[in-house]
Amino acid sequence: MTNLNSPKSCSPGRPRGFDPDHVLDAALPVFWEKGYEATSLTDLTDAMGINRPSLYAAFGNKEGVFLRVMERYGARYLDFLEGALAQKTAAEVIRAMLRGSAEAQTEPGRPPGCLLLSTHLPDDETAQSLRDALMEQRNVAGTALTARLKRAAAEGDLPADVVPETLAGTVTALCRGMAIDAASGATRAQLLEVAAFAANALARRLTQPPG
Amino acid sequence: MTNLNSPKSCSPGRPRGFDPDHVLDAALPVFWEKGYEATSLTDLTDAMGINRPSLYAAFGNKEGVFLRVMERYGARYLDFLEGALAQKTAAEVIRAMLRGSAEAQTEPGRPPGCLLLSTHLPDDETAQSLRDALMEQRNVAGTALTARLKRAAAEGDLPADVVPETLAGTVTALCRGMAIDAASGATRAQLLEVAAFAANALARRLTQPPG
DNA sequence: CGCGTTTTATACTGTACGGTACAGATATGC
DNA sequence: GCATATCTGTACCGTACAGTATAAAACGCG
Repeated sequence: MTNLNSPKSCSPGRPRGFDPDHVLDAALPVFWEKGYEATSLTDLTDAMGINRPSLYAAFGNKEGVFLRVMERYGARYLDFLEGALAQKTAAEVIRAMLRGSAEAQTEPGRPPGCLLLSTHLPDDETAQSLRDALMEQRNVAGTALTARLKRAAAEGDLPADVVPETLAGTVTALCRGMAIDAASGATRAQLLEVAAFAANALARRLTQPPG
Repeated sequence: MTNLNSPKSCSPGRPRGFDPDHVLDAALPVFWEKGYEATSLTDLTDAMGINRPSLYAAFGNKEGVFLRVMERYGARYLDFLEGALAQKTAAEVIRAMLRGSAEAQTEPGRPPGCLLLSTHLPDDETAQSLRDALMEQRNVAGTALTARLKRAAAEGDLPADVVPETLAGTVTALCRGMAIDAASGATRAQLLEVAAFAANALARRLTQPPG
């Protein structure tokens, strides 16, 4: 531990033969397609091109790999969220979110659907922390959208009889439903039609007086 | 095979010590909670109160049990569909379907969510027939709703610029999204609020001229 | 009763799993 | 160049799984 002040020379010994981020990118589609439980360590090591002990040394265990993969997934494939929340009106936020969700779930060259939803965890007690982390990731979009809609309500951009939580829950439910449909084989065109129709209906609801 | 004409006396030998339908009802919540893959034969036999060879003799294998369980699930827990499709107007059909879905997915004393969605199948080739059966069951509601909405369009109950398939896709996406939320811990009250709001927004869309 | 037939119950087989021990390989620091 | 520390590869361990052989038990029928 004497060479910690040396920035370039890392720890002595044989250097790691792979880039952790790179092999995590290789593990991502495996989890995405098969889910957490159904993905075996052999599936992972085959896809990542590393050996089992290397995986354990670098990430601890399968759960550690998945947690890191989830981080990368959120950062890379749910980035449309940021742009959607930056729209000027609530109706435009919702339209961008539904459209972006439909596109993200049917991106060519990527597994259809959503990693966070295709993952079915064991009800084992040992997976509780994993379950918590997964739920937290799943709720990111909903809480962010709720906060954005509350801001819209404060700005007078939302009818008084529309509860931000309920509207956000409706939009996220649509996104999750579309994700399931995508994983079941729905085409991008079908999902975009649904997203546009739902955005249209919700936009009308937001621009009309309560009745 | 000589006693087939005798209606009362079934096959000779020791009679079966359990009622197949009854043990299937015991297996249903296990699959519902854990999903198909995560449910082991030991889980099933424990819940059903029968031995492993009895299970194989009666249902063939785990896949056979699940297929029978799916039938019972559709008949017993998705029965709100029939009533919803019988409503007089398209808006009422949609409202009843969303409401019934929210209620069915949060029925007290039953696992939350939807058996057909909490089931994540292995991508093995051997499960292809199971996958087909599952997709067919999943699509039952969507195809029935599409047909009902086409009838509504023919009756002038739907605006001309609303495509029945798209509207049905929106409703089923909402139902599936709510099912995921229910399985993740959403309360019945939350889901009913979302269902009512979405039904309200869609109803307005159906009663207004195209714009 | 006793025979044939079917269902039970226990124990087993082969396979795949998550995780690890151990030895060989490859780098740094003196 | 030599000791040391880390990583890689293979082979392995205990466990749990789906599915099955085998024998005992329970019934109808003669």
